[in-house]
Amino acid sequence: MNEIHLSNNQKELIEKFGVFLESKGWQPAIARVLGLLMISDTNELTFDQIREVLHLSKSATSSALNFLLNTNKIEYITKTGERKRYFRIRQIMFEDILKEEQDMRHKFISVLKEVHELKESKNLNGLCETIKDVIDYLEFTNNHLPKLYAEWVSNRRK
Amino acid sequence: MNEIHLSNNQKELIEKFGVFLESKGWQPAIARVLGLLMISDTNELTFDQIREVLHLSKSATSSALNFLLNTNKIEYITKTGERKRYFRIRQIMFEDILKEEQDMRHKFISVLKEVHELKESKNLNGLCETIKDVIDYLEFTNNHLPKLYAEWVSNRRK
DNA sequence: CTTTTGGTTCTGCAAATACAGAACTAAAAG
DNA sequence: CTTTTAGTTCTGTATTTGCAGAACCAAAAG
Repeated sequence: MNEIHLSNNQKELIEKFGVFLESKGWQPAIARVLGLLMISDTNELTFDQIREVLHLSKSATSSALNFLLNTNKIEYITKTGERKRYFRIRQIMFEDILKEEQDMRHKFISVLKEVHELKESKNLNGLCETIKDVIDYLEFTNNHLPKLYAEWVSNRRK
Repeated sequence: MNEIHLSNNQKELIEKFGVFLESKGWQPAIARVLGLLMISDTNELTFDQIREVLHLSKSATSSALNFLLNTNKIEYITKTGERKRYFRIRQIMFEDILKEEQDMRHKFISVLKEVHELKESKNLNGLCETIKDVIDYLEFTNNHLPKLYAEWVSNRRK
């Protein structure tokens, strides 16, 4: 069956990463699978390898992998003559996570704008001004982040 | 009893804001209370006013308010000769929310650093390089955000 | 001293979550 | 045709969450 082995360091790190993702609303098992694929020495792991090291049921493994596939966090490769799939992290996953943060800020901005509009139409000051500032600041940073990214790209590879 | 009244617009907006906060991991009732304090025409609301418009139980209202007080999202004022408290949004709340995002990124960075360290020590390339880049980028933006904030402050009040 | 006000705290429960286990399936191997 | 492989799907359930309800309490009013 070709089981893989994890050091204690690796196990702890997978849990730590898992807890972090849980705090962001992820399901425990899904978080562990993603963590495993990130931390394991072997980049590509099979269904059963994942199931065994993480002590998950087949159903949990299956739905975790499908969730991660559907949300573009992982992908799989196959090998000629083998039916099983080898799952691995999609490199772009990290960019996706940052993009999700950006989306979150956009949603925040859009609710705040609605609140501001409603309050402004009633000439309610105080909070209204604060909200306006927050919107302003969020939009300002959101507009500057792409530039910052470009700057980083051009500076990194010396 | 002095009940307050909300327009349909306001009710919907409170729910919308509530759903947004739920997606960030907040409990429904707590999210509604914060939304109410932000959206209501009256800035300061009493325990019973909040309880009544939101159709919450006393216990839910109590624990929501205490949570929001403990996490510095709201504060209360009192009026001479009255025992009851008037709750309101803390203006700084918004800055806090942004700060919490920053903290989240820091936590992300610190786990990624551990992962990177472990992988680097084993000369595992591929993912390792990607992780290094993500760490780099996150730190880069985190370092530039304060400058961006300063820039925004100096530009806003013409 | 009794009642009212403005809450707090404790207990219980309905609903949602997150997973295990077993039955199932489709393709390939024997 | 039977068995094995590589999963998927369905059902059940332990655990957690999020709140209601009732009992409780301290300060003020009557």
